[in-house]
Amino acid sequence: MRSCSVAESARDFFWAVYETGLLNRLSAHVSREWGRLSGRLKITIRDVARAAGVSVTSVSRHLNGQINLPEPTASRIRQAAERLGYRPNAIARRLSSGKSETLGLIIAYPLFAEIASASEAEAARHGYNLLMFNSRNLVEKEVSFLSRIEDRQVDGILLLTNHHDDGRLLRRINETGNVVLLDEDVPGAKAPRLFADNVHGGLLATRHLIARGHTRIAAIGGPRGLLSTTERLDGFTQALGEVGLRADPALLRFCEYEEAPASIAFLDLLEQNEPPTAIFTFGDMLATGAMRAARQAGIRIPDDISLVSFDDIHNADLLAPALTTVRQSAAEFGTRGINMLLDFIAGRKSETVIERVGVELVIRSSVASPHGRPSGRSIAHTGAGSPDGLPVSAREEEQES
Amino acid sequence: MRSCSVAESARDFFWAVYETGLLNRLSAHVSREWGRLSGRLKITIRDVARAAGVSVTSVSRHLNGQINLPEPTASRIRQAAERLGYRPNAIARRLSSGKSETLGLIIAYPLFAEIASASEAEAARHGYNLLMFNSRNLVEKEVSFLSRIEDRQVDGILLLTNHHDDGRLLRRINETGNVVLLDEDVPGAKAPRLFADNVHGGLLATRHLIARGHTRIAAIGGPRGLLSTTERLDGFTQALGEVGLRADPALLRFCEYEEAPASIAFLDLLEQNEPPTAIFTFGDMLATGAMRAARQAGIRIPDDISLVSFDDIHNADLLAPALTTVRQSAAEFGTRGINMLLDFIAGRKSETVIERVGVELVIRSSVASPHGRPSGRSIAHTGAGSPDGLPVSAREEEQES
DNA sequence: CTGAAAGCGCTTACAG
DNA sequence: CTGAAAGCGCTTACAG
Repeated sequence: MRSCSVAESARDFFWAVYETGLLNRLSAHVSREWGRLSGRLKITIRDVARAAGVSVTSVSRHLNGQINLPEPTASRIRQAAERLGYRPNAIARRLSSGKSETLGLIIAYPLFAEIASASEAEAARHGYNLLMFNSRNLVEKEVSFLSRIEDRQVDGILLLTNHHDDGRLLRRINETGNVVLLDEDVPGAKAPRLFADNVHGGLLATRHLIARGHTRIAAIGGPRGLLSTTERLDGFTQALGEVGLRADPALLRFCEYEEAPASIAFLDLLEQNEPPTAIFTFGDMLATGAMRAARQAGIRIPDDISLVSFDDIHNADLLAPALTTVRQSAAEFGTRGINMLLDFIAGRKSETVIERVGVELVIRSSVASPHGRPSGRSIAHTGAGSPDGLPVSAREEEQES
Repeated sequence: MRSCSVAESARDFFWAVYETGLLNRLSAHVSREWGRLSGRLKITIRDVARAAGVSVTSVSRHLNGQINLPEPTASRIRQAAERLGYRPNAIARRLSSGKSETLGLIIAYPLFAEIASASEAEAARHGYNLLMFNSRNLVEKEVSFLSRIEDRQVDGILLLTNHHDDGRLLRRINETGNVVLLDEDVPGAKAPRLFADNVHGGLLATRHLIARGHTRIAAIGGPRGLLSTTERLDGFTQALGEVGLRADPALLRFCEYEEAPASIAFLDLLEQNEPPTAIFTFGDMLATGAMRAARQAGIRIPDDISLVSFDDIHNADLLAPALTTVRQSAAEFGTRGINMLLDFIAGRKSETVIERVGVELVIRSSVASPHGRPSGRSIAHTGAGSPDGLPVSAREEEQES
């Protein structure tokens, strides 16, 4: 037995008073005070049942809306719960029901925080909590977080990883189940996936560069072998192929999706014998890395070199120069991801589905013609009309004057 | 009784096999397979106790490190747990111990996501989870989130609100306890607080403007009455007073910490008969709002009007122009906030402490002299030498060339 | 040192 | 319709 004799006698006293019926005659205000006092005693479902003169079973079922009680009983329960200030204990409910009503989100970088906010909002809409895990892109962390599914801390997890899997992740995912993959793949995993339309994005970005007159185009991708890298590179190569160009291996760089290595890659690219006139970075983190390097080295964008990117991070339109980039909505990843996860958990979604979030080119000011002339609207992307008939979706924002 | 007869018989079968001792002779690999299989049966502490030939009490205590068992017993337990793939059920543990090992964070805007990441990381360092709540700055949401403390879903909450309290928040906080206030105050609340050094920040920003030769200086603050607004305004007024200037009420604007109203306030300010030559925005959101408005209206910063802000958001250095702003570290808010909360919960921190996160001026390119000349380093902030002897901490970053 | 047993506060088959 | 009671999987006084 617990050592809660003080609380116990307080509780007894409370009930002694309560059962005199005196309380019922007190004003609402005083009753509420009582409720608050008793709140300290942790009002449980038993207390409510006692006050309403019914069984805990009835209280539980009524409060969970699993039953339609005759009005007098129902309102007695409701009033008792209200008067006592009853709040069901979520932990106890979880233990007995086996459900946590909580979802988890594993994000690789703090920068994906925008996805976190959107996920939280959507989870809340469905009555779920959102537990956040920051894996810093470390397998050990990811694996350990995933096991929260097993101890029922969370009902399912949205996994956003950013590295190649050595098999550990795959195994863990298939053991725990109830995960949805976001943004990057873990090949073989039994999990629904939500990816960006990477190939199309690569296509749009590269066609835009070509339309502006570039032919010597470099690319800075994420880690080799990652889905995002592979697919965006596909789009890149494909767009080049459309006009009879080929990707020059000397102009291809791959690195983590981080600023520092992108800075290095950028500078390295410009030191080539025949430097590129434009670069396609596969992520805005890569682009800002390049921009910082450019600023320090006195290289002007787009005058000296054009830059097109992928993501459309917050404030990308206010950067110097305003960044031309392929937009993928972080919020959409969060919102749709949560829904896919909920559907998957409920058995409404198969473990083989792959969905895509759409992308669009947002044209701003980081791309000029190879001759250093700022790009005019005259050379607009009608020139990028796609030979294969694919529509070129592009949005133009206000350009810097 | 639950309807788990299949699981039950599977479990019985498992134990029947187990007790033949056959399992012990199987290879580690096969054992692990068994563990995984049995994982489906939910290995509990009882199973471990049974396998190790001890009581659940011993297993619990040993696994929780509350006791030093003689080595043979200890290792039998450890091995059994390992072999069976035992994972303690966090929910059950919470119900019996009354602790959730989870902290909550209520954030007013998705943009505070940087704080969320830092909080998560620090909570994890202490073995805690982080449940994220997105209040969208709504009292109802905040109040409802706070009650998670009462149902023991979380042990404590970091509260970041951004509006004036009508009393509801105060009442709730004092009822639930275990909250730490971040960034903004809820007057009267019994909670430790972590605020930015707002007065000093306002001082630094304004002195910088004055040192560059500005005398007609406007301010766009957050909502009136909010701690951040009041204190930054204090610093503003104080700095003006240092050189015998006074804040012109016609040049003061207050609005939500959002972009849209800041755009309006900015334009409005410039339509004055005697427009200001410089503006101090009390948050970078306000600054970017002003920058967007400026861009659309063809107003150049800093040539037409100078801008100094507060926050130092991500990529502020890459904006056009690079934003001169008072830095407060979002990460520090998260990290220190979590530690304060943990200390408060443990009774190691009083409900009356107010701590401050330091600020520093980061000088970039959004401030010029009132004549439209870009600010040269020659007019550096030595000119802002403070009459009252306060040091002017300022950091200069690379300026745009 | 060790363990049987009560208890945490719910949910939910099962039996009136 | 209604309720007594078992059970979720732990922790922890209490008694050997």
